[in-house]
Amino acid sequence: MKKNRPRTKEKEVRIREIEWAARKEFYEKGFQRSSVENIAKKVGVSKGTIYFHYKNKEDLYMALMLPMFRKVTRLSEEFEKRLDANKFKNAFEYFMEFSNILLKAYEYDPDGFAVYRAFQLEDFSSRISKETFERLNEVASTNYIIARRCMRKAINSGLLRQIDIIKTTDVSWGLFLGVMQVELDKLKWTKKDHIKETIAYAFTIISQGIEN
Amino acid sequence: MKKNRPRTKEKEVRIREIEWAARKEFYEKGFQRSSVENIAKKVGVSKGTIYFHYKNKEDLYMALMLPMFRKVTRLSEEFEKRLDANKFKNAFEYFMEFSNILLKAYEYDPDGFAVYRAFQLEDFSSRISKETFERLNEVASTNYIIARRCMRKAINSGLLRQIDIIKTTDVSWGLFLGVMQVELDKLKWTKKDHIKETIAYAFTIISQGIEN
Amino acid sequence: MKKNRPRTKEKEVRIREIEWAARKEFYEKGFQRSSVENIAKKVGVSKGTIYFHYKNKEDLYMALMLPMFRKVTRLSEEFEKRLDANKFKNAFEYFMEFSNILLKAYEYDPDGFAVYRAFQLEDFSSRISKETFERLNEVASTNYIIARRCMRKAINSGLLRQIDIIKTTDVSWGLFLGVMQVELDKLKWTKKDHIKETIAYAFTIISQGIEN
Amino acid sequence: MKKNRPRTKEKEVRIREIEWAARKEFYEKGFQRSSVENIAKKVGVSKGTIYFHYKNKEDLYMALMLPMFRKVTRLSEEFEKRLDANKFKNAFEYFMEFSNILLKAYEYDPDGFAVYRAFQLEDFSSRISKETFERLNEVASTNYIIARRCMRKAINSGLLRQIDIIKTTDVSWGLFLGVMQVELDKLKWTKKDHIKETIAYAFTIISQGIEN
DNA sequence: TATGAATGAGGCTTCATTCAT
DNA sequence: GATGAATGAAGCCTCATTCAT
Repeated sequence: MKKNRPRTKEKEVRIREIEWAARKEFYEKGFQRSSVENIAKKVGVSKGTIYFHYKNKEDLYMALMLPMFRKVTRLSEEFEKRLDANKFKNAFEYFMEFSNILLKAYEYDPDGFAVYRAFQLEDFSSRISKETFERLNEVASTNYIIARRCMRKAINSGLLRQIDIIKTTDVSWGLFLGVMQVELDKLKWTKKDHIKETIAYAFTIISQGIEN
Repeated sequence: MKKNRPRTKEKEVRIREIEWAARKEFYEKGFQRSSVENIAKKVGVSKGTIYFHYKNKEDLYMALMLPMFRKVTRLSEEFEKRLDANKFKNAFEYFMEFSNILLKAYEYDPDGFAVYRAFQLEDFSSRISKETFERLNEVASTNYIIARRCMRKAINSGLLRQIDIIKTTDVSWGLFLGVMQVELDKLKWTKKDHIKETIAYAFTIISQGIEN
Repeated sequence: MKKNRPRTKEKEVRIREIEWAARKEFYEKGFQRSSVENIAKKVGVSKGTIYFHYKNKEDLYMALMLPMFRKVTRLSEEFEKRLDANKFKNAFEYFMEFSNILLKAYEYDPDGFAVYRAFQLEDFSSRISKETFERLNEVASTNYIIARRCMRKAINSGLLRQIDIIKTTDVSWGLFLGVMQVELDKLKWTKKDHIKETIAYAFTIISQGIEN
Repeated sequence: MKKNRPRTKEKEVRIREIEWAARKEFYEKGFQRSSVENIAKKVGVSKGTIYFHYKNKEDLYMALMLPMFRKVTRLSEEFEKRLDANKFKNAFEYFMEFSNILLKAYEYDPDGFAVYRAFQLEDFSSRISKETFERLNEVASTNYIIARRCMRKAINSGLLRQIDIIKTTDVSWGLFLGVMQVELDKLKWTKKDHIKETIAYAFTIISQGIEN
């Protein structure tokens, strides 16, 4: 009855292929509009194969973002160590390094980052299950917590002046995401990548504003 | 079965009703997950009626964003007039007023704004027609152009120091969108609205950074 | 884009058509193995049409059985009235009339009856939702209650001897269902319909056993 | 990842394990909703192993019912011997012993019995192959034939009065299955098992009816 | 013997859109 | 102008079965 034979590959290889394709798809279209069918086609496997490796569409989606988040966590921890070791001479260095965390995470996995941005726009009434939503938010908030803790230390050590930690963290994070958003939008039209320099520029201004 | 409400309302009233309902729906769920069916139900008309007034779903979607964009255009023009009349004493005033444009547009039509953010995610190659997309982008870019022109004037008049106009406009816009995003995200979880104050804080820092 | 125009019919007509086809399908295959696709094909409409008229597969399934159950309820009520009016002379008449309730319900809607038998074999872990399951069981138990009440009255009036009401009701109901099952099975192979006579025979024996 | 249990068990042990698991699964969910995957998981082997030992899902399914059917055959043969040896004094004893055959078969393998009831629902034109179906029916009809033969002997020997053999066999079988069904249904809701006593009660009535 | 990755057909359901009335 | 029945293309997901290893 069945004629088409399975074309087996090593699990890890297959998974890499799938995630590569999924990244493209989710990045281009966001969660809702992406289809498992399309992803499967991109990889050149059947839909069933996707469901063999991932519980469902959400599961795959999550798998794409987590590594990037964990990268941010790792980089943040390094950042904190250098901060503790008084490696930063002034606000400028502090913010440049801080923006570097995000920039490196972006370079480490640009599509994962994009997928995350898409995720942010999904809302509660989304078909994304609450658990999935909260699982990711939990990881995200870990990074948030580290960022705030670092800023507190920087203030205590006199590196930064007395600023509102919560607001400033929000602004830093928002600045990064927003500028990224704007530059990625432009990238689509102009094909010119100004991401790194614009981010650097943005944080230069911020640091000057805060040193002031 | 038959609802005993007048079947023939003034066209405008009907249209207002539809757009009101559509706004709610699109805001809650985003474009993809919103259904014409639901919108029709909210208004209390049949789907056919929606299709009588709008060519299709995206046509309706577009109609929701344009007023907000036009509001930005109007506010930007006023801003430019005041700039021309030397109403701003320093960078701080300049940026606070600039952020006010977006903030007012947001207050004028928070849902329209939200709808716009959701729109950003949509894929160009998707079912949203190129024309539709470009129509919107045209209005958006008008606003962009005014923003840059103003900044040029502000530099020429010595209000701002010599800065990279393109980058700074991008950063301003990105800062606004990004902080907005972050605060709306937090709003979902904490139910506390810090949008205005965080935006104000963000632009204060920016202006200090640029005055510096 | 869309070329195939809807072929509208009166709602009731369409519903009758759908239920006719669904009855055949569910009767032949039971709930699990029946497909909405097949039902739609049998009617000659698209799957969407089915979902326009019914919330989902279960909803349609339920709609098929309820009329038959209600028929049983109506017939049982008539039966009770005749019992109250002392129309039955002996156990034999009592049981023949009782079996007639079910037989008439079967003749009124043979497929509905068959569908019910199939339903009985579905179990808790079925994809049938608990609500659906309980909604039907509620209707079913109404009939059960009437049956027991009648038997109590018949004993009190001396029509039947002192028997265990619960057990005897169970046995009557079981006898009917079981014999029906056996005869329907045979019908499939032999194409000969002995249902009525075998049921009559069965209840004759029962009544003799109870008169004894 | 690798479970450290022996991979090469005696074939019989392996088969016993598989059938044990399959029985549980089929009993809980019926044929359609049971999955080979689940059965394999329950045993702790891979799906491939199942397919090594059984041609396909229905083959496995069949294998579960045969022992129970054979048990009925054995019990029926014993019954016939006792009948030949004039061990039964009256209709009552005859029917009680007859019902005992089925009851014992049920006790011998309640799940196998349940599986059989589920089997009855399956459609012949379905994926269950004709051979498979007929193989089972052959065994089943053997039992049917013995039952009829016994009844003929009982009539000839004066144990039972002149009754319609075919109908009475159908009724006996139907009574058993139907009451079983009803009691299993009630068991689901009340958790009280009245199967044996209700069956006994049912056949008592029948025997009284026939003695009469 | 055993594994498990892979297939592909099929199932339920949603929904933008059309069109006869 | 308005209705609502109908369409059909997608979309997510399941699962019996196969086969290279």
